[in-house]
Amino acid sequence: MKVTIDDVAKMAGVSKTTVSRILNGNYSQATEETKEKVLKIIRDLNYRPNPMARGLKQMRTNIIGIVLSNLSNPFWSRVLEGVEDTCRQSGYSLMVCNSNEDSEREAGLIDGLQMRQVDGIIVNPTVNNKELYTEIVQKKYPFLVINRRISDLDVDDVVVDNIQGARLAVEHFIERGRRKLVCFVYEPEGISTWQERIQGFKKAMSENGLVVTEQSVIQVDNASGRAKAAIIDYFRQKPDVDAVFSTNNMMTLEILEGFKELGVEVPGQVALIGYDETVWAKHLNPPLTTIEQPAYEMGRIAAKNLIQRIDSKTARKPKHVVLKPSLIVRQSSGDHQ
Amino acid sequence: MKVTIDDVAKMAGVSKTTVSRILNGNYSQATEETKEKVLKIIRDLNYRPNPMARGLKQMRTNIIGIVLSNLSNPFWSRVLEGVEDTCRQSGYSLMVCNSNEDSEREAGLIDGLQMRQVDGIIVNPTVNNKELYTEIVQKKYPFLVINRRISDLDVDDVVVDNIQGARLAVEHFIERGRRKLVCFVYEPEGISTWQERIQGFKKAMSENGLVVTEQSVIQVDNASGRAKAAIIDYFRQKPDVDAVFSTNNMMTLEILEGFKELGVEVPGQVALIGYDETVWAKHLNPPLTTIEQPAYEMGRIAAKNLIQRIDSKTARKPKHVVLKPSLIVRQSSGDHQ
DNA sequence: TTGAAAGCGCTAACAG
DNA sequence: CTGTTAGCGCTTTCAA
Repeated sequence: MKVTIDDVAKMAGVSKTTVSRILNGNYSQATEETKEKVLKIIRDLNYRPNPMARGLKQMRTNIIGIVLSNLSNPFWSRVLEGVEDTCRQSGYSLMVCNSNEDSEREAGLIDGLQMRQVDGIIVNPTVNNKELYTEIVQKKYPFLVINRRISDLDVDDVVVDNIQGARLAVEHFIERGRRKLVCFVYEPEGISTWQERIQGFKKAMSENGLVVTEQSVIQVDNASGRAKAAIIDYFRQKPDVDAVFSTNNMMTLEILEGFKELGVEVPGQVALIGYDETVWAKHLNPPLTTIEQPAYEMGRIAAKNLIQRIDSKTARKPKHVVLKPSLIVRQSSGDHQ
Repeated sequence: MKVTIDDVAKMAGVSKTTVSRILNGNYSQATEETKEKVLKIIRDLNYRPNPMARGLKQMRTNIIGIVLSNLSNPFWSRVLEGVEDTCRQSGYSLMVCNSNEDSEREAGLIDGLQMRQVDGIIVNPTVNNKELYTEIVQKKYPFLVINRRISDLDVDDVVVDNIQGARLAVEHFIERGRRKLVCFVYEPEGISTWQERIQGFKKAMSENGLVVTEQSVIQVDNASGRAKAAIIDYFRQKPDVDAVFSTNNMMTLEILEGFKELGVEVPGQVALIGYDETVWAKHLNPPLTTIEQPAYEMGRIAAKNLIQRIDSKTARKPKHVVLKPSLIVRQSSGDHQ
């Protein structure tokens, strides 16, 4: 049934060594004649080398594994597209796992991927498995972290400049004459993404002469409905706020829902900027000003750099890539003064 | 460095056969004593069987491959979540590919997956590779088709009842007093999903005493911006239409954009129902009435049934699953009469 | 320029 | 109840 290298060898009247060599492009040391002959038989028989046998021998699988924390956020879909494209073009297959932001599950998944001997692993880390990440890096397993940094760990990573993202929002608000800003964010819990957005927000506020208080940054549980409740709560207490910076696209939808329930007008009463550009942002009511992250690019570069590390046999220093976000201005952030 | 079954055997003073048996749960024929001993050593050495060696021997990989046609549509992200959950829980890894609706690429991907010896393949088919699908089914390779049917091919599939989906929309429009309906759809090109939505739309129209004309169903190119242009065009010619059924979630966003440009009021002037529920639907202006498809469920069942087929050594008839869509009523479809 | 042979790590007859 | 042996399909020294 299945055609093996032996079948080809027999049929061509050569040894499997020769077939193997030709298969792997070792043309240099082969007669044009035998080469053509073998190649033809391979075609005729539609012979495909068995990757497991090959892998067993070479100790490599040509598979890259990725552990994402949230498959349903369109930001990650886009990243995944970038990773998939690059892997496919480079001859790698992609194994996808979903940690769902659960660090135990993440550990299991990373473990499983290693056991499977995938050639490299990309992960959007929950950051609660530092020992594991460290161990992997130490044993020189090709490993790349995406979107979030691991503090005190020198590892390949690709992130977006979240401080800059927050600054873009703050400065835009100020340009539009807003002064009472508030930032909504999920519990940072050691996650660099959230921390940096908070940090950037505060820094940009200070630099522009606005005072930062306890009430400038509101942290909410990352669970459905919590952001909506929080914004309603906040508004009842501080009805004079005039600009909200939402640091996550799902959160933004909830905030909008809250505003509707409150009867608050956007941007008349309060301006709104959301993190992450999405297909729907421009169709919201009002069209949403957003901070766009180069998600596809992030995926592409992550895959590219990981593959480079896999290919480079010699040890090399981890590569750190920081991508720049940009501002997409629409109506939700108000008009020019 | 890497610890193999030989190391364990040596260390435990038994043969690798014994280790292998214990590893695979063949406890029945083993002394409690040796079993404990071997198990302990396995733990101590942190021994992990090499899946490639195992796969080479057993001719199976414990990998399932999936070929999607559009990673960035949230509908598919949700399906993927269902597939991933089920695979993980059943001990399979998931290999994800993106055909991007390109049938040549699809053929290459399916081919690659087979070559990789994945244990089964799920695909949202472009439907332009019938010979390939047929060949795969004939050679009894575990294969399951999702979302779209392949005509004249008896293969495992999981789809949603698109006729019913369209009917839900039409009947809802009629209840709300609308009579001049139009359906927007991408070029069907043999894709059952689109065909059935058109068919269901026409059928429900007729059954409710509405006449179906050439202008009742508008087909547009599946390229960015085409739907927006089409709706604007249509409206200028037939300004008396009072209900639009959009058969795709991206298309819906464009239609809304078109309406805005036209200054058409929804639902005042025209009612709108969109296919596929999304996170953003309820936040649109106005909140969108949608046809919801059980995407996660679809992924779950697809994976489950594929695994059943993989496990069942005996030939069995293909299983056809048809899931039911449901209507989520919001403001875009108008008020009760 | 080509081939023989050893083996990657594991499982499964078949013996004992 | 356990071990010996023979591969799974491929790559890779080492020899010719």
